[in-house]
Amino acid sequence: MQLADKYSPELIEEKWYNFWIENNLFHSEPDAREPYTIVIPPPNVTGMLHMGHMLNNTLQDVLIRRARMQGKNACWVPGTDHASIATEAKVVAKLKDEGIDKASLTREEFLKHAWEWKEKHGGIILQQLRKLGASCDWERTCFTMDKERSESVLKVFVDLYRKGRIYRGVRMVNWDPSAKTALSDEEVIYKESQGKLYYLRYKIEGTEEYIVVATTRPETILGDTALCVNPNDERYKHLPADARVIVPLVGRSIPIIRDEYVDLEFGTGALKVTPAHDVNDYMLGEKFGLETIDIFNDDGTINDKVGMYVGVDRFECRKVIEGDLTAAGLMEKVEPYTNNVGFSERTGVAIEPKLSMQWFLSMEELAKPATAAVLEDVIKFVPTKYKNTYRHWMENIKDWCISRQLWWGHRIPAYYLPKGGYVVAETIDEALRLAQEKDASLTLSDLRQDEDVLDTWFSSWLWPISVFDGINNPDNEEINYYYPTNDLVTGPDIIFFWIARMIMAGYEWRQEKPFSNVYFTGIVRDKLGRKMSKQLGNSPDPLDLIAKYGADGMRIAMLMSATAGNDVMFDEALCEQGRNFCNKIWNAYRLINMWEISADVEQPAAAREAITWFEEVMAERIERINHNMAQYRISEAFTELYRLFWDDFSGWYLELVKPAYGSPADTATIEATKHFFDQLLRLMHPFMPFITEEIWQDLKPEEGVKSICVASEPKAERKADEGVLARFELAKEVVSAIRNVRKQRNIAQKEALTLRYIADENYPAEFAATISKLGNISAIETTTEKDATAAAFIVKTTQYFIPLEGNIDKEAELQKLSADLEYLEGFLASVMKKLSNERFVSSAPEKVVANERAKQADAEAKIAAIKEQMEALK
RNA sequence: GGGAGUUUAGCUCAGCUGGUUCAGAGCAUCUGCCUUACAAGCAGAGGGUCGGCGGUUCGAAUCCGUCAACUCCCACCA
Repeated sequence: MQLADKYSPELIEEKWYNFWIENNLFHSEPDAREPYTIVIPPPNVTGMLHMGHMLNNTLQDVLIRRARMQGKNACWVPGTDHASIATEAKVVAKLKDEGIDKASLTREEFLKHAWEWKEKHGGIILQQLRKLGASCDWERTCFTMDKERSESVLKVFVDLYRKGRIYRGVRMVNWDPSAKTALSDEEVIYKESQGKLYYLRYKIEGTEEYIVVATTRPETILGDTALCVNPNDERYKHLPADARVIVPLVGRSIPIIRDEYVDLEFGTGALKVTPAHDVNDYMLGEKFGLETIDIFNDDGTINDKVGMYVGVDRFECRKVIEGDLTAAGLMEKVEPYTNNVGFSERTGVAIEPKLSMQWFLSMEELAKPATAAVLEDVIKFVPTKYKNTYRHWMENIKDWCISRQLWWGHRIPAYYLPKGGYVVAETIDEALRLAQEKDASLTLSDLRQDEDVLDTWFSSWLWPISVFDGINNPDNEEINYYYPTNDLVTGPDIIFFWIARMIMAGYEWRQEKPFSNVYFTGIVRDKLGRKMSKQLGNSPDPLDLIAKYGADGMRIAMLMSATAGNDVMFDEALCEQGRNFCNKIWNAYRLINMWEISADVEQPAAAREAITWFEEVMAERIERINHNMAQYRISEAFTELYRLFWDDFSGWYLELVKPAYGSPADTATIEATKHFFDQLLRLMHPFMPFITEEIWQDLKPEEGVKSICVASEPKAERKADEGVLARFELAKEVVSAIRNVRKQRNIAQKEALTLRYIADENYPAEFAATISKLGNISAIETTTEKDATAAAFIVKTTQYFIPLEGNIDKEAELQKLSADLEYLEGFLASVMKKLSNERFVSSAPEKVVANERAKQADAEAKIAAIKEQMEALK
């Protein structure tokens, strides 16, 4: 093949992706091989690919491709999440743009719009993943609201209900006035907000006295049903037990209650109690049997219960009331105040604590086996620090509010009966049967299904099971084969939402863990350390980056700086580095591809040496890469590869085997080089699938294997020979030293030099041709004499000379030598200090002591050599 | 308020069991090279008292204590 001098990813990526798909290489069916399974963290069905997805899916693809090449039956199940709130919000917004108000639609009409939207925008994100090279088994694509998954959800709901774990009740919940639904505690994000602390005057009934109450939410006075002080508070001890106060503006008379809950230090020590709109007030209300007055409509405007400010939005009302209170002389003062306010994770609006009827799942029993699994490392967290976070949450787990007042989602399978009560069943027919057990006269039309849907996570938590239909058909071949899955790659931000709950579901319905390892990624930040976000506009479009640098370049950028659990400081320069690496590989292939081959040429010594050495390098590196991968040090494994290819293979090996310009290469060298190239491509393929496939297909090293995707991963067949590696290192040092000599004296590389050395055991004789070729040395000779007219250097203990016919600066040489001498003497002194310390010699391991002795010997030999050279110069 | 983590070169980070390779890598910088694979490259160079202090040890970037700065999670006093 004729190759362009630059690698152009855009020309080949689509071609190979289609090739992989056409050949069905990513599809998995149960067979006799060991399974290796990953389920994708399902992105929102209407979402777009962002940098977080790139990181996450690159890592998953590396793992799955590697497993595939290791001969495992690799199965990566893709899919999307219906994302109840987020999707519904998008649909509502889209309808609004079209002038349609959600409230004017029936449930069925709205769902029709929602499904249309889903068909149109859903799954775009999965298409985008293909650009990255994700080797998902697309035939298995699932959606949390498709038939099997929906049935699974209902089945699980009914099961839990029958087990008595699901109950319905009025509780204080987190209300999102924008989405008009309840949220779980995990969906509320607390942020520090600048607000005000208002001091309101509550007139004590029958006196002219006031009690001043500090509050951040004066609008809730409409719902005040008591005032609370601490019983130990001296300031209020004089008040009679049955004292009452008048709610400002409202005029309602409310009792003063006494409870130690009230903090004496805060504000004035007096607390207004609004049981309908504050969690703590709610508890006080329960305790003291207070009336609860819910003053808000579902959208956060004031309702007509009190008859004031009706229809005014809660924040607007706060301003108006502030003015009215001040005007009425009921405002003592206003102070700036910073407090924590909860916001909806999805819609971003301030959460309103609200009493409402919801469905809850009791978590205590579910949590037990799930907690143990992680603490006992049955499921391993990488990095382990998240075990703590997990344990803390699990041990303090609260019941899960699973109902949402939305339409997009799995509708709760509870059916209300005309005369009260309800039945829970997977289907309406089953519900009718149950209903008829209570009242035989009931018909279908008497049943009224609950209006609410289930929390999105109530379907996601089944994902590793439900994608193999293991809820509906618990003994099917697939679930038995693929479950438990192997690795889960996801962010720590959903450890409670998703990971913890999947583990619970796994033990509840499979009596087994859902996965063996959880690899936590970090957040992708910009180079200033800011979280990438739409609002900041600091998030590049990953598809643009892929277009610019290639998918492989992009993947490398993600891998370079991604260590488990650490945030990624993303910098476009990393993509550039990735692209450059691809280009390096490309050009290395161009080089060997353009060699002429001749069977008549004998193998040059340098090539033979290079091959001997590189075999050991491969053996050593493969082991290091495996070691790193086994510990999920994926970026380190990649760095090993990067350096192996760039430094060792391109920088040293290829330079050594490269035939002189115009001359052909011998067969043995070509064979060996192609073999190494093949091995390197296989090693790199999981990380950079496209370029490796492109070159591998051209190299065609293995007949009958369709793609590098399914070629076998190179194995380290034996331990590397440390001696060979060490001696080659010495040869490299000699070459570097020669290059330095040239550089210092401005001797061109073209000009061949002679090298002399005083033979000793540290001269790397087996790599003499290496030194000659890369140093451009015309002759290597031994000598016994110091040559004052030559440039001299020492590698380890061996003295080398490059005769320059007096073309040397004696003073400069002497200066350099004495600097070296000084350093070595200092070094020797530190070694001697250790060795003369009896406690070191007696308590340190023998190996360490032996090492120090070797250092001593080396240093002494070197010092002697330097002194000799200095003598010679003088 | 409770907990966890981080702090190593200008930047991003490795450093795994305390001891050759322990002070590293990549990027950036500087110097010299358009050397027939690659200037998206090659050959070199400089740069860090490992956040501070104290301790354990023959020996500490590494273990312990403490202080400081930053980050995150949990809790939610109106």
